[in-house]
Amino acid sequence: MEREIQVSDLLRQHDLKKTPARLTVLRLLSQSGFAVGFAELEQALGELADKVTLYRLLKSFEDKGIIHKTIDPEGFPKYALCQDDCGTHRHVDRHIHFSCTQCKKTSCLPHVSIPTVILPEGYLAEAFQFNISGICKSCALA
Amino acid sequence: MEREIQVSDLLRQHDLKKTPARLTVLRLLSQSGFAVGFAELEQALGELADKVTLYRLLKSFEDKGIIHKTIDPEGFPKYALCQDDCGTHRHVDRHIHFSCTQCKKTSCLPHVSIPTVILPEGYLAEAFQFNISGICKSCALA
DNA sequence: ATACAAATGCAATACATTTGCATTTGCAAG
DNA sequence: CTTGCAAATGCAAATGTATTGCATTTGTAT
Repeated sequence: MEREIQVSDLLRQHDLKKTPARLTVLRLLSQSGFAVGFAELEQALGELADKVTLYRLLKSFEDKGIIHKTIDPEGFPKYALCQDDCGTHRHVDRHIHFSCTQCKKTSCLPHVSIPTVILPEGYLAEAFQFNISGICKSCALA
Repeated sequence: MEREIQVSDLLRQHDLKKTPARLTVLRLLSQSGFAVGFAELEQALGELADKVTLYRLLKSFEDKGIIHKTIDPEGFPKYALCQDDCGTHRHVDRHIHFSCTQCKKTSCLPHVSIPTVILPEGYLAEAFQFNISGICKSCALA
């Protein structure tokens, strides 16, 4: 299966061991076109892994730059595979998230680049979180 | 003082009693002009009120439609006075916010305008939440 | 000045996330 | 195919944040 291979490679490329829990999470994330909530991931794991393990594996995926975390406008954390060159180095999201107020789905807008922001003197930027909410394409058509 | 009168009226109009804690919170929110974090409100209150009171007061303001709560992209709740056209809709900030990872304060970057973002076809934007986190001027100097 | 409901403070509770530590497991070297 | 060891996991406990119960205080209409 094509997807399975990709997911395994993803782990190997980042020196992470191939465990059932990790494979399940990555498969779900790669299949979903949207950012996935913690509860959904937990449910997908079922008895496969503890909640703490889920927290930890998500953390390590984040650190490695495999996934990124975003907070939707209602305060729920969502996780998504990093699209492009979210390098293993410093992990800064170079894209904007879009949260649909209707279907509550959060997606990444990979082709919308983050505009350059010039900070006032003395400020030191570490991370950017840009979020736009509104009506997504699917809901707009419905 | 003009602002003081407005704030008192706001309470009276909603059948809420005029207490020091409530006045302090409303004054801060009306002066701020943008969404304020919980920590900042707490600090502004000082010994004036308990943290629990702050939670409860914010909740009652929300219920009455005086303020609304939003979650910033880092997951922290922010509170802002409702505008006339605010209704039940999400608050639209026209600023970029800067969250200091050290002092936890969120400030507005008024001279940094929101860059134009071009959304893909079919997406309809309603609100923007742009946030940059890092070290603020005060903390950088300390 | 008084009375009563609203507002508050403190303690206890409820959840969500993180951390410590002992045990298990993936995987590579032999 | 075994073996060794660091990585990964599970469970318990600690942290952090938000909520609730209840006795006491306070605002305000009378």
